[in-house]
Amino acid sequence: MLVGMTSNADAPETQSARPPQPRRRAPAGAAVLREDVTEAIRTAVFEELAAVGYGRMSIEGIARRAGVGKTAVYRRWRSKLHLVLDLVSAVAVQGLPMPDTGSLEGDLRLLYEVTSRALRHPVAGQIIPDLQAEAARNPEIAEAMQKALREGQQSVASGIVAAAVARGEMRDGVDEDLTLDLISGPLYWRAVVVRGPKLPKEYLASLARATAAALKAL
Amino acid sequence: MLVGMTSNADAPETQSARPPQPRRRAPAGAAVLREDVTEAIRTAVFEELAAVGYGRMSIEGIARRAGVGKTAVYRRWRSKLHLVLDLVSAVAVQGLPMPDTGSLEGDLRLLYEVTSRALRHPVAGQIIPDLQAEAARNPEIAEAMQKALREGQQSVASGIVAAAVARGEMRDGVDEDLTLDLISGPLYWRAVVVRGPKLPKEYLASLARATAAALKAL
Amino acid sequence: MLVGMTSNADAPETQSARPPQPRRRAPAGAAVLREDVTEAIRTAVFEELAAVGYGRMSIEGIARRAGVGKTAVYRRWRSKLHLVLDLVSAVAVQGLPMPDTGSLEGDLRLLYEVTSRALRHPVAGQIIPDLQAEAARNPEIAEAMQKALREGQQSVASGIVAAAVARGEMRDGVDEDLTLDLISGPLYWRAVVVRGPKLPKEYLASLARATAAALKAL
Amino acid sequence: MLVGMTSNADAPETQSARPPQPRRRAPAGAAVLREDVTEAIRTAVFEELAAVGYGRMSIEGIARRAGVGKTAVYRRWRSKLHLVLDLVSAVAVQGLPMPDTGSLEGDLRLLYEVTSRALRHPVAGQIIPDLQAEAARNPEIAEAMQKALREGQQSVASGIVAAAVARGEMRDGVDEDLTLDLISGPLYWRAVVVRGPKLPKEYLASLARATAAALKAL
DNA sequence: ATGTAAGCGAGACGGTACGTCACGTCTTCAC
DNA sequence: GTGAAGACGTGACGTACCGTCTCGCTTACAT
Repeated sequence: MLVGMTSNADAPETQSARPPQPRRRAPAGAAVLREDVTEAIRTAVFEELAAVGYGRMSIEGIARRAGVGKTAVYRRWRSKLHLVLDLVSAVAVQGLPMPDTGSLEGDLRLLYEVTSRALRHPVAGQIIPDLQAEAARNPEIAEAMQKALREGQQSVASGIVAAAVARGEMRDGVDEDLTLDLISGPLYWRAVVVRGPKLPKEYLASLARATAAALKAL
Repeated sequence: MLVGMTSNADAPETQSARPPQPRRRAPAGAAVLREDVTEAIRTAVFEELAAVGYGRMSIEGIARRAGVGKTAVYRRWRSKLHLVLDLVSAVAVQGLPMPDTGSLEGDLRLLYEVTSRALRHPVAGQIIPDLQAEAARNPEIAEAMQKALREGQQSVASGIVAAAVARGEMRDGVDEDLTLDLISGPLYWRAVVVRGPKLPKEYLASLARATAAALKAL
Repeated sequence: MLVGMTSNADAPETQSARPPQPRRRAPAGAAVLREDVTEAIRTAVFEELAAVGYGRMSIEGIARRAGVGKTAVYRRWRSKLHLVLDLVSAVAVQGLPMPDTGSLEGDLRLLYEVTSRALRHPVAGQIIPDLQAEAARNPEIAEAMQKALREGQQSVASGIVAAAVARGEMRDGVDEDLTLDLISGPLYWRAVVVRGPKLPKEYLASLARATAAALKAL
Repeated sequence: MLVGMTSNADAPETQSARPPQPRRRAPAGAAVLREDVTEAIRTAVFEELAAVGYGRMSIEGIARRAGVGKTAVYRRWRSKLHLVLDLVSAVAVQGLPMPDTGSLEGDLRLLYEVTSRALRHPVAGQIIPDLQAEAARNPEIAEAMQKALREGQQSVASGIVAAAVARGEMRDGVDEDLTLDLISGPLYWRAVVVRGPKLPKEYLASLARATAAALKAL
């Protein structure tokens, strides 16, 4: 979620989109959702998100932009929320590389580079707060967000911590949630909440150094 | 914003509400926006927020609940967003006490106690992501949010840093934005983004210790 | 209904339109349906009726043509049917002149002249079967149609019969419904059901003569 | 049309359904419209007509009720209208017996007995105005209706008139259309337009007497 | 007996319209 | 001249059918 909304958002291997509706009961000559239509909708959604944002985005608008009937959208997703969530999850989950530089600070530095690049993408910056706001209200969304978080950002951070412990850079047995908060919180706060214009040159390096110090102090 | 949505949300001295629209200084036999109507609307807004959340909340619903015409609302605020923003700012700005415990870690610990109590309030948890999502789109909102942030959370954090520098606990001349991100980020991430069930007993203490270490390492 | 959809369909004294919804409870400064909007809708309805007929006519189309929101239409009439029925009744009821030529045959002749002119109007020819078809299903419509019939065509026919009885041209005490069927049936059948191209010159005269003979034979 | 919708609506010899679309003379390994499917649709149409009426009846509903694909319906008829028209014509055309009582009045009396029984059938009462309303818009429908009329009701009436002329009861050379209008109009008006509750005992007899008088007066 | 063309059910497709809701603006009347 | 009431045009909601169009069967002719 936080990370990963990077390069291949449009890659065809996004095969994970919309698995909740299996389709295909195959008893007889069954009609099947056309993949080109699905793809047109997906594209239109990202364009609409960029253009008007989640809140102003309407199913009608998506269908119009995709050159598709509203029914084609409703046939695939139960609501605007499920639609966006499904698409975004598909993108977010395509994990990010586990860094392995030999030091905690180096690993963090690498993680931050990748993450900050991802968060700088305007669509990410727009959508994330929207989904988060929805999550505050809809438990189904909340859970999907958690899942995306855990499988993306958090799993990498966990790996970094485990490596640091193995190396002896960190104590063993510390509260894992706390370590993840220390790692992910500051950059998110800066990029999404404070939204400063752009990060100074030395920012990520200093952040990695400080965070490493924090983790070692646990 | 982040802090301060504490006790006296309903205190009558919230006279700062809606200062941007000056309106009617009683030039002559002039009619003036009636304060009782304004108050009824304010109350209705908080009730609606609690009942249906920001997204489902409608101006029509507020007016209905307040026993007031839609006009009365629109005469005072330009939109749902300004309305909520105004009310929330009024509440958020009522500063929080500047801690002074004699040590960086102690000051942070105190700040976190207050902040985490504020963020635990369900209305805060609901509204903050909503406003943030809007801010990502509407620069006017964004600025108001920044202002509330600066005058609330950030100013306190600044004070803590300044005291630490004066005490010799931190180097002078470090990137101030970075220090603020390190201070505010982790708790926000935990409380608003990850939304874990509740913080373990030792969490805040450990967080303060780690953050102090991070700041000293800058 | 059958008659009267003649000249002044657009006369302003059509004040009887939409009396079933009284409006005006006047408790305070109440908003009121704007007459210019109502008039625009009425005009649009007649235009749509002429253009696409009752069946293909849609509320959306009416609103579009009238330059009005759909709500404005729904605020006034519960359905397409009530809308058309209301408008048509208003027009139909503006009675037709009671003929008085001194003879049964002469009176019938005059009635037929007026009626056939009215039925020749293309909108009448289109709408009447539509409304009748609806009436076969919706008792509310059926009743309104009956009323329009009674107050229009039938009342004139009754008058003609009464005069003939007074003159001694007809027996007294005959089944009144039967007389009305004999008078109104043939021309309606011809104009609406059979829809022959146009009536031969002598048709109405012969019809009047034959019908007079039928009535006298009762 | 007007008459004949009597007993054997479901007789299997209604082979006349859909003759306008000749379809497949077996050029090669040809498939042929399955008669059992056709029959299932026919049955479903009558059921739907009874259940919801012509206006609310939908092709989808018919196919659903018949347990058949929409395609199967469209393969046989071009539209709801053609479907109903075809079915109804098939029923209507099964002529009615030519009466021959030896007198004009007697013949009319017999015709009216049969006709009024047919019109009393609720499905007839529902469908006829619907088709007529369509005919007012669609010339193809109009022609089919004319044809059904001519081959049903009108041909019988013509026969009655011819016999009366032969007998010397009527003048020769009168406008034939007028005689048909006089014969068919009143009962139709009464049964379909006015829709009075039910006919009084003496009604048909009186009607036949009066109509005979009218015809003789031509 | 086999090959093949067409009928079959299913249902996806782009559309249009439905009747409802809330939007933010505007107008009317009462206090 | 504020304030309630609410009508106004707008536009989206989610649903129902429209008539067209593939899909994979299955069927029954013509070879």
